[in-house]
Amino acid sequence: MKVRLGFVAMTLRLENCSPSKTITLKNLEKISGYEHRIGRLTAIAKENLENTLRILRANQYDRIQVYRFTSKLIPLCTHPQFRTWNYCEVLSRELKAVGDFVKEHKMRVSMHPDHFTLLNSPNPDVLQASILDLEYHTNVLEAMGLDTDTKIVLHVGGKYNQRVEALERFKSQFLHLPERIKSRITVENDDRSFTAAEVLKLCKDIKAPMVFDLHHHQVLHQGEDVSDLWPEICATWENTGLPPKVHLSSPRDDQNPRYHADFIDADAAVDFLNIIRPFDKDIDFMIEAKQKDMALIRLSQDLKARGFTMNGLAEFIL
DNA sequence: ACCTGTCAAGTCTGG
DNA sequence: CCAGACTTGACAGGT
Repeated sequence: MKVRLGFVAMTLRLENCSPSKTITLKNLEKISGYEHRIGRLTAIAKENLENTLRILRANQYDRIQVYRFTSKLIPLCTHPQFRTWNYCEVLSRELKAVGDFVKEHKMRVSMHPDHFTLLNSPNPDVLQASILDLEYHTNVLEAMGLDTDTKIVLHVGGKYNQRVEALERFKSQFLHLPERIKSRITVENDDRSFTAAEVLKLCKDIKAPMVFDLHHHQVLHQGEDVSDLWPEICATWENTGLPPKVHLSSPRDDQNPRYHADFIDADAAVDFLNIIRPFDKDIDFMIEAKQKDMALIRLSQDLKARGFTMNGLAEFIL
């Protein structure tokens, strides 16, 4: 089985290469005239897309196949004030360049909306904003020319004091989404509301692939063994032709177990790999650490030092 | 060059 | 009912 390592959004291997540059509304308002404001936003988005392409090129050089785009590629585009901005058209060349590179090098990319995108909110305004945000993510991926293999990772959302109802509401609100959004969504277990076992059941019901977050599972669970969950998690990916995705991070310390550490605890990663090894399924290991791709490189070295067979910096064969 | 308060967006807890 | 925590990255203004 193959284990491919990937990382999220920002690189520390390149200088001045933020793909998430933004501008606050307050500062944008200092620019007079709608057209000038849109011009500024467009310039920032172009810079973000150029830097994203630089990151992908560096990844290609290092043979890192797995990467998550930042959600901040196009600043403020879902703000009510800029609802009519046709960013995909204005940025079509830049978006397509990114998508073409991804396809040319057979990379697997994804997106993960921020924590205020809550498909299960009982508040219609929050739901509406969440749908608009999902639409934005979908628009961008479509403009890149990436098909529904390029997934959008979501959490279930809040508990709202009624966890069962909150789960049900996710289901019904999910089912009402347009197909082009629905077909991209994968759901991840979180560390305060919904366990891996609950998300697994949800994913089976709505026929969406499940992203397994190992650290979240360690923080929030009801004693389920990973080895019991794993085959069923893999089954949710069966029709996609994609390797199941696992999120990997380590707690900063005992006081802040939910806070992401700078690097990945290789022993925890190895324990997990040993548990899933008998099932012999390829996975994508998405590293969520403060030190971003530097954490990937360190984990890679640590795995190599523990005797795992390496095929390039970011691929291991078990 | 470095430090600090602020930022569009939500939820949850504790007072 | 409201303030603060949670948590994340980056801007922008100040030194």
